Amino acid sequence: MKLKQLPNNLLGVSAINKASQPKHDVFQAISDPTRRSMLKLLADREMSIAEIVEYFPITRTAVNKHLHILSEAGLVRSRKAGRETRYMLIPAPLIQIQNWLSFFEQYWDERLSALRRFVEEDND
Amino acid sequence: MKLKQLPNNLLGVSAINKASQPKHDVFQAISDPTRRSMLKLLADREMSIAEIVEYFPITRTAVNKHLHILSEAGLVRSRKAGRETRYMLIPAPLIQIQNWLSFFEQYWDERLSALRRFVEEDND
DNA sequence: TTAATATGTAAGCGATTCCTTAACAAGGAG
DNA sequence: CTCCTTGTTAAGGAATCGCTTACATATTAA
Repeated sequence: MKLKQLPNNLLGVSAINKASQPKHDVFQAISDPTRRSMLKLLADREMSIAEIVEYFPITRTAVNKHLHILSEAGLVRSRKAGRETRYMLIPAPLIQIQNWLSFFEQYWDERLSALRRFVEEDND
Repeated sequence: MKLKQLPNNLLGVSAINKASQPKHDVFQAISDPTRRSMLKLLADREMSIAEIVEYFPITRTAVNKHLHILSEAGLVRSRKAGRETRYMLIPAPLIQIQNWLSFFEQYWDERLSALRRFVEEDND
């Protein structure tokens, strides 16, 4: 991954930096349907583990581990609030997926990409 | 522990009915970096297994299995040509990823889209 | 303080993943 | 024909995954 001398604190998110290699990356994190559902859940509002558990047929421990994996991927951040730990969505790392996908956009529809190239040439 | 009887599609958890589905979906297929590289390889042209093997430090058998997984996810199609089996990219299923990502776009703010302009490409 | 609530972690279990070697089938070149 | 290449499958090993129960810790309520 090449980065153009990006001001480090543009987002306050250092999870994008690959220098530190967490065991779980974003692609792995979203490969599990339960974790994908959790991300959608947390999109609305931050939630405690006890709240999240209500939405899934698994134990609190399992939910905890899923959140830990999401956290390693930088997709979630935790915050202690009394005896609760509340989790919130951090969508930033999803850009890695988006970016990877963008490579293939030109192959989705040959005619469409031909049109796009034509328009872009027109803009230049 | 009580479970809220949640409507099946509220969270997009319809992936729970696994009984009839192929074993590997698109999210799982692209969770492996080797498979992501293979897809990029095949974007240029169709290739035989023997050709693909040259690009990875794994055996023919391992490459074969990766391609089988990609095929189950619909991302690749095979074609017999003499004693070779040539594989070509089918990018269409990647739309499923794109669709899932689009849900989160509303949560990307200004600074995030600024970041996207700085990020160039993953070295997958 | 005592009890109830909320979370974290260790240990373990069965399934899956990624890879290997070995064996086998079949097309193409000599 | 024989030899070489190409692909597939079987069997298995090491590691990881997803989940559980059991236990430990920390905060709040009564």
